[in-house]
Amino acid sequence: MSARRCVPKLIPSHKARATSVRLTHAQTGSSARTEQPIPAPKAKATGSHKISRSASCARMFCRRSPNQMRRRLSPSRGRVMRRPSPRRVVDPVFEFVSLPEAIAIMHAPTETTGHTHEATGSAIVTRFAPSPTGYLHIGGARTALFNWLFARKAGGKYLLRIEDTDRERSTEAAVNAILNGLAWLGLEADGPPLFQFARAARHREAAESLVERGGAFRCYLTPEEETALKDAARAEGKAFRSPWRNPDYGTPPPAARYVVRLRAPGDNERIEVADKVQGVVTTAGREIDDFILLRSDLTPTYMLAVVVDDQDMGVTHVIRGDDHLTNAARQTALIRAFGWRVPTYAHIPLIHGDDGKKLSKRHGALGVEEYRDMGYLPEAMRAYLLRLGWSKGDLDIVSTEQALELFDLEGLGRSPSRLDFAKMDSVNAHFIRLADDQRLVSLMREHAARRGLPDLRLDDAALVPAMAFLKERAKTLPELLTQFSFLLAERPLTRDEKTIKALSEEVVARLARLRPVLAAVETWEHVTIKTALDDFAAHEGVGFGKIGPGLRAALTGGLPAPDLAIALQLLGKTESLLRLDDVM
RNA sequence: GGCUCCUUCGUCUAUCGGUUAGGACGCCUGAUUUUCAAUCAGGAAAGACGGGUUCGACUCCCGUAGGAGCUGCCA
Repeated sequence: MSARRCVPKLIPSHKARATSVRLTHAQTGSSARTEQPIPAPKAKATGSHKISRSASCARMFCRRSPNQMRRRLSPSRGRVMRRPSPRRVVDPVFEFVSLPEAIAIMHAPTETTGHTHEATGSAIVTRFAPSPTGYLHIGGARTALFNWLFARKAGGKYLLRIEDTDRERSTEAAVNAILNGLAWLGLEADGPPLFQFARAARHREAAESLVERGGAFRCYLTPEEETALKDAARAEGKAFRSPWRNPDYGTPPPAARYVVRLRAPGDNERIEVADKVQGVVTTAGREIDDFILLRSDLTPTYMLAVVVDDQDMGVTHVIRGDDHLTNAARQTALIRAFGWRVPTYAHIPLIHGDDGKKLSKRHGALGVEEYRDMGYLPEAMRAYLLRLGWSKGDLDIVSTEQALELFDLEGLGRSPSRLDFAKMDSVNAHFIRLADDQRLVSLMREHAARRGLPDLRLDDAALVPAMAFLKERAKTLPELLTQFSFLLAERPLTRDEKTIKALSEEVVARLARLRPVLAAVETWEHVTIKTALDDFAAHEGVGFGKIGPGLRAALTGGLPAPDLAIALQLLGKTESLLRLDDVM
């Protein structure tokens, strides 16, 4: 038996074990399975490169078990990125703040400078932060779900923040669509939504204070100058830097408009994002630009607002789309400039359309409300979305209740997934079967109304009992409606050609003989009806094949319907006999 | 262009260096049969490619190809 196989038996959490080892020997590249210090292996020793080497080293360990990172950030292990490596660069935090400031930060309690909340044991706070520039699409819904599950499972808080700092594009209609969509999905936040733009004053104040501390600066570049410098930087393969980052650059033109920019980390520094999904992602300082914090009208940009709000809201874990992965490095730089602590990040891959391309109107980029209108149940949406990018062994359909027990960041996948309506249908079918009959009837009525169909002519007393039989046969609400159509149809039924053909003279004659038999059935219940039908067939000396099609034609006019005995029961004795009479 | 991320059946995924690569949806065949479904039983179906490390690689490393993201006074 291999040593590896022994581990789980000897030690409750082999991951934790591997992790603790990794802390000490990460940079050696040694096997994380043993506690023995192992000298740096030859393969690694030959490497002459620096950043990429350490990056791949980090990948080697962190990719496999993102879990391991947690320990690495634990307080007992000291400051975050501090590895006992000779190559270690100066912590980027210190370079662009004033000396006294740097000293202050250096001596501040560690929780303001480095490790994650997770490690401190403080309560978990997550947030979903959509921008109200459009409906809530399925990717956003999934992000919200993950944040909600993660917080609720941990007994923490899940908050909602509307990122409306783009005044041009934010609309109230979008805000409503998002709120309604989330409400429909059942993902309620622990507290009222925070509207980001309402906090603009606070953002501005934060930026100004950062300017005073040297972490940010006022930039007086004209648009033309800026464009020229950006082009030049791009040509050089470097991130944009404003000359105004240099305090000695010049005296600002009087009364000129300015913008406030982050004084980005130095070229040779590195920003590491310990992502729970993607592993440790290292970004060179040269890749981070002097991005804008305050626009020339002094309103905050997204970059500033997220960082300040996450801080003020006490957000500990940021679970969001992959498209923010590179932003995480920028935000980390900003957070460090502020001297705040960096949340734990988990960047989940985007959802693609069924053609593998970016989601568009054509495939899945519909508002969640449109999924409701297509007849999906919210619990089915949650279950389907959960499995799009998250897994736990062979578990397939996971109820929200189970998910609240099982969800973890470790189960998040790293590759983008595609929307599959066929699978969604089958998950929905599963939840329709589990759903309460009365609730389904109500949903069916709502659905019909939303589609502009006439009100269902039967009352709940007739529809609810039928639901138990008919819901087995439908994947979505419209399909449910189709299953009910034979019940809902009004006499006299309109018949398709096939049905008319089925009602030959001979068949009608037989149905005429069947009528009194059915009329004699006292307990109108499918078991007794079935008995009567079988007896009748025996009496006629024919197989049921001679009776079924005709009876069905008379009863349903060709509409899909369940087993005839059941169909008869659901129709009721009176209606059934009347429908028989109609064909005589 | 630069940087970053991703790559197991058609789709969602399991796999933590040794498996006949497992499950689910879909698909195909059969059973059932009174329509349409449902159900049951079988089946086909995957490690992008090329190197390397190793006794052994889907798994670790490097490269290539393909896909995606960022590079906005958008978020």
